[in-house]
Amino acid sequence: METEARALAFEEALRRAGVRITRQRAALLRVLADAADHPDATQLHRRATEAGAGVSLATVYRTLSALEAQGVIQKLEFEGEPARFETADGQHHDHMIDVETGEVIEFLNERIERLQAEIAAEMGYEIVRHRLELYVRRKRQP
Amino acid sequence: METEARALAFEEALRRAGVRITRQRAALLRVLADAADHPDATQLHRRATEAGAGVSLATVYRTLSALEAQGVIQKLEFEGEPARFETADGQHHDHMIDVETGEVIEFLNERIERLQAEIAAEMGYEIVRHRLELYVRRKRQP
DNA sequence: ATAAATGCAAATGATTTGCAGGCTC
DNA sequence: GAGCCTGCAAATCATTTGCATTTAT
Repeated sequence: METEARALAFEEALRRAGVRITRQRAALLRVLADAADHPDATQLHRRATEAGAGVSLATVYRTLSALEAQGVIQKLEFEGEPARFETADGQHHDHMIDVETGEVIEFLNERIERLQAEIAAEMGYEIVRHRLELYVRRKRQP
Repeated sequence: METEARALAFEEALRRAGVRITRQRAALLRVLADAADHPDATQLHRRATEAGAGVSLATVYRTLSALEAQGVIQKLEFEGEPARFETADGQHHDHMIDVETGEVIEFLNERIERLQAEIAAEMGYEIVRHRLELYVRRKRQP
């Protein structure tokens, strides 16, 4: 239910921005709203297909670009793998990637955010966007 | 002269690791040691060629992989552009990218480094490597 | 009705690789 | 001399795009 509500909210926002909601876009929005992980284009294509929606991979890419341009989703480009996507409803956060399992953990630290802005400001810059990724491994218990 | 000394130090380290120093590798090491910016594979290929060394692009890529595996250089993958490379002699640092000019500025902040480790530790992880990039724009003076 | 979106297949761009001949240690 | 390296061209992989056709508004 949560999923459908979120998908509808996205459609609402998109329509308001003048973006047409086609059958394939509606399907992709649902797959995205339902994803607890951070799927890439191919996985999204497979999920949409399994859900019975006829969508081409080209359209998946085109839709993802459009959704990103609208700020509805966020593209994640981790090292050495195809881009992944996540819905952008909650607040900003950074990512931790378990190099052994590939699992992605989200986190947010206000102090780091503030420090970044300070560093940029000290050098005469303002931050447009930033990327912070921690490639980690589970600590073995002593 | 600084350049030649650094190039020799790299060769020394590589030879010690059992890596053969061919004419093309020696040329690339010099181009890398001499680079004040953060060139990509194509630029390195062009510079080596201009310096009179016959090197194929394929070899540039193969050499860069080898050098990275030896820890002699570091690969940088910024958003939306081919990978860039920098020599890894000094200490670790992060990067700020001026989105208007493409200029890359290096910086280091101990507090951020420490905070990252703390965050990972709190969640039961240890950091293998990390990536922090600030995409910035010059602040206009008020 | 009409501009925007789709599917297909072909194009792109960065990077990698198979293979035959060269070169370093 | 043996095996790692190189150059070349072809292959890969993710992503993009041209074009004719469909579809949402």
